[in-house]
Amino acid sequence: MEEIEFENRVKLARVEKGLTQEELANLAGVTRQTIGLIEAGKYNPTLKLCLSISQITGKGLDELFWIKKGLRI
Amino acid sequence: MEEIEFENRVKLARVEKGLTQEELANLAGVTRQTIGLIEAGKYNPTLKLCLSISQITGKGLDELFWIKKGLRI
DNA sequence: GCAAAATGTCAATAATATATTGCATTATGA
DNA sequence: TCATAATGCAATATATTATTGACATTTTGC
Repeated sequence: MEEIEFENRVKLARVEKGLTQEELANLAGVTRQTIGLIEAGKYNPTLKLCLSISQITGKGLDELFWIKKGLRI
Repeated sequence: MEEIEFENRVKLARVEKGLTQEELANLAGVTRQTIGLIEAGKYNPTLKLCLSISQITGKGLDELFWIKKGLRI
């Protein structure tokens, strides 16, 4: 029931492949805006899209996306 | 641009934890039907839900979900 | 410094994930 | 076998992802 937040390394993986947001978007079959919003952590993509990004960048899902650990002091 | 299909091992992971669909659903904060449909491969969950299931079952995203390899002969 | 490319962002709309309810079917255990 | 739990499934409603187009801002290379 906990409200989950997550972080991602999509931008790093994309840049390592020498791709622009638009190129990655085209390869993944989505729009540039969708990739931009995911990189900015502003929303919650579908699994299919995550798997596409994983395949294109050559990174595993767990390398790309993870639950944000609550930084309690 | 390729249309991606995927498979999952959610049911196995759930049963290994001794959970019913309803229990997993409650823990993940979704309905029983949503879990049932995911297990049946009938739809495409959001990343947040995948991460919840991953956390609850103690399995990595890559263990739970993968791209269906086209069985070309 | 300038031009072009890349990215951010907004608003409107479309597509689809998820909720809800209710009932049918299939396991499971006494 | 019987009662109950667990799962499947359908219809409809809602929430959120994703699209599209347009324009602003930032980066990058010359």
